[in-house]
Amino acid sequence: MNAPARPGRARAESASASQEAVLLVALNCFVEQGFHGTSMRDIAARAGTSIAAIYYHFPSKAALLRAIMTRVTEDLLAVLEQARAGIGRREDAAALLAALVRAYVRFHTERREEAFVGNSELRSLQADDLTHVIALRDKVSAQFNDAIALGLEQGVLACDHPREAGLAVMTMCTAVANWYRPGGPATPEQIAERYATLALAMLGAGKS
Amino acid sequence: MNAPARPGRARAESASASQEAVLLVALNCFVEQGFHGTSMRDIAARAGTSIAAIYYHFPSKAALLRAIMTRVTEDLLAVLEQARAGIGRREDAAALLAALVRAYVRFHTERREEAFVGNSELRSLQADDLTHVIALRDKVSAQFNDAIALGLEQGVLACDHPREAGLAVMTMCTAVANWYRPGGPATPEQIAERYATLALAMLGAGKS
DNA sequence: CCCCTAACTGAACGTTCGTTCGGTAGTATC
DNA sequence: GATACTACCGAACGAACGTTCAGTTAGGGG
Repeated sequence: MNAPARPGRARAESASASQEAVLLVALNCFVEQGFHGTSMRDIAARAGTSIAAIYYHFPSKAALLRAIMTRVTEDLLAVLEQARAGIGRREDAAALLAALVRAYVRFHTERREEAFVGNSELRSLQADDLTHVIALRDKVSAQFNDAIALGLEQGVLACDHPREAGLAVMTMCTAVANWYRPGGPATPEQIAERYATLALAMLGAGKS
Repeated sequence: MNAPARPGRARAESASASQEAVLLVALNCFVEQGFHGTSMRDIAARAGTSIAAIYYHFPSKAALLRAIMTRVTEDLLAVLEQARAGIGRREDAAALLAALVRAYVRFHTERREEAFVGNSELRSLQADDLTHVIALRDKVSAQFNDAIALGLEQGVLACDHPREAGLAVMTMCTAVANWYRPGGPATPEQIAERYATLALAMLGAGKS
């Protein structure tokens, strides 16, 4: 019928080196020119293969974007859940929020290209892919908003208008992927630490 | 020779109603589908005119983007310079920074579609247009960074790593254009005020 | 040695793209 | 009432687009 091992579908369990290479080139193209500004010919040329070779591994151009976006969003959520799990029961919600910010910022520096595409190409996703990614992103937001709500309950955070504060924290951290460049004046760890401090200051940690 | 009054060129001094209508439709299309995801046929269809009618007013698709982006960036800079001019000599750099944040956030709510395109379609600009817009954006950044530097000098602001703090303030305010929707739970004025408070808290206003 | 399959290739398919062109209705000017 | 100019229109142009397809190569069983 169709391709024997359905190579385009088998993403979770087996991703061949060729598939990863194509995905990496596609990512670079999407970062530089955007999804709609990138042609399959661009990707094939930069990958040093033919257009048909890409179609052997992926069923469509949209599938390239889906693979990139679902992976980066799933990984981001996993990183945040790991950060939350790493917080002991002794520590308060301010420590939790700082850990979330640190993990989030580190992710956006270490995987800035994927994160950048993940944030800028939402509107290029097909409807069903978008639904999935949005659901994941909602869980990401919930991590931050829950931590803030908990901190207000505990009295370790203090801010009027937690909605705006949460948005401010998340968006300023997301934007790190827009300006960060490897080899810049600060390391990812330094930036993460500084952003955690900024976030805590903005949320009124250690005030009352 | 060419079109008599060079209508496509005359942007600053005279913009006809037709030109503005096309520009508005193009803006909506760019917001929803991106520059490369929008075709001239999309714009013509939504504007209720022909493709050729657009080409009568603008020399190319790129000119539509240029017109939108240069205008919004110039206006943003003007708004910030006005905000700075509105600060009396009695007031300190913290008040200046708060005024900048308020003006910047208000701009990004009231003109969120233009601001959104202005931030997301930089890479779709032609090289020479990009140079112009980047120069304007540098002046915008300088407004914030100068205010922060002045505040540190005066001792009314206190933060280690002003570079990251400045980036954090600007990016969180820029992102307002991504999530704000008219008719949301808070008015532009409220959001602007809250963001000014958040920025001052992040920059350690009134600490030492 | 033959066959099967994975992993491609080159050439095309039909469609859509940005752009151009010849023509025209309406209005103002002389 | 001829001329000029503005503001368009429908139809077409060549190029580029995403995608497909028949064919080919390399390598491992049987």
